Amino acid sequence: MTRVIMHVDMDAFFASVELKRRPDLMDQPVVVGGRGDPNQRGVVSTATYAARVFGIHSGMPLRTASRLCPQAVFLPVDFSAYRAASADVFAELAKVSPQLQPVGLDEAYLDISDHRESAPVIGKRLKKSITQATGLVASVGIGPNRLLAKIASDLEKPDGLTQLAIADVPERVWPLPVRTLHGVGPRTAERLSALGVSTVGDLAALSMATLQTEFSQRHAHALHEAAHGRDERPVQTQRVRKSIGRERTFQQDCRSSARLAHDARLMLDEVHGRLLERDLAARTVTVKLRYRDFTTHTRSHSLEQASNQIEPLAALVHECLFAHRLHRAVRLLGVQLSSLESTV
DNA sequence: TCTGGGGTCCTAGGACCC
DNA sequence: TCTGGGGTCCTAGGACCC
Repeated sequence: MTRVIMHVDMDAFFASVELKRRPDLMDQPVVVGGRGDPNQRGVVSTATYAARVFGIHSGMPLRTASRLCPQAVFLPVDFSAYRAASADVFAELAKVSPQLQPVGLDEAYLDISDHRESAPVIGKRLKKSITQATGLVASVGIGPNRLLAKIASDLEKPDGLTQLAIADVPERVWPLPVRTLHGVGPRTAERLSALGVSTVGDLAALSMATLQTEFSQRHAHALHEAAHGRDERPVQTQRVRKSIGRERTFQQDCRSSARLAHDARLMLDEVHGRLLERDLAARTVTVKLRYRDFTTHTRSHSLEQASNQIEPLAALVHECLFAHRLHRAVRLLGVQLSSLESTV
């Protein structure tokens, strides 16, 4: 009945892949993000531990990172290299268990409840095999559910191997900031702060009644459960893709509707290519515009039936785009296809 | 002169049907 | 002259994750 879940998280994944082909940069602060130019718009995807010492972290604007550490080496994101390395990592994971849920390129959950060996033994061997196969280092967390396995993998990063049981929650989880919990982002953290909550323990001490004054029933329940280390979500082996999209931030905010229409068509061509590759058709088109003040606007329209023909989709993109009020400079343009159906 | 690009899930309100 | 109540689908927008 009790599950054994393992969370495997590659340490500084993108940056570590880069260091393999640039060993001369070992021990230097290296930042991977955007086009690798801190003078252009872009954010940090991954920084090496040598760069994190300066306060650089994922999601930070490249400009800010460069200000914190002017001597850092900036490299562009190279997804094809990371995808190749990721495939090698997942080959090792698949040898441990088919009960495998990938999360992006560099993380996965494994359900090893049925394994006879102890979880730490399996974890230790897996870490070794990943390093032998790829030259990269992983941290492993073990717990009775995904929530605690994930928290565990983070506790002793890098190169960690950590196990958490429900009984460890008061001592090892409650002191952590509430942001540690999967699902608590900046907005929720802010609202919790207004209730006097800064740690997971503070959250655990709140009654459901108090939580429900601030959050929906469902959200309040999820927060309450998480604070007590409880989580029933299964390891999901197969997930169905719900949408395909492409979006891009302009280097300089765009004021030309002709340019928007042109770029939207190019994006659709690309997204349409991926739609065909996957034998899918789409019924809903969304055009996304972001302005300087960060408001996002989307408009979507539905086709009667899912289509994989580009012209009907292009007509909708055009219609959506000009349903927006295009009087302000646009920072980001995106085209997304959803309500997907298989065509085979 | 902050804040990428790929996604997922949830909620609220209106439309529509029985 | 009033207008129930439940279910489902659609759209817009928010929050979150890696």
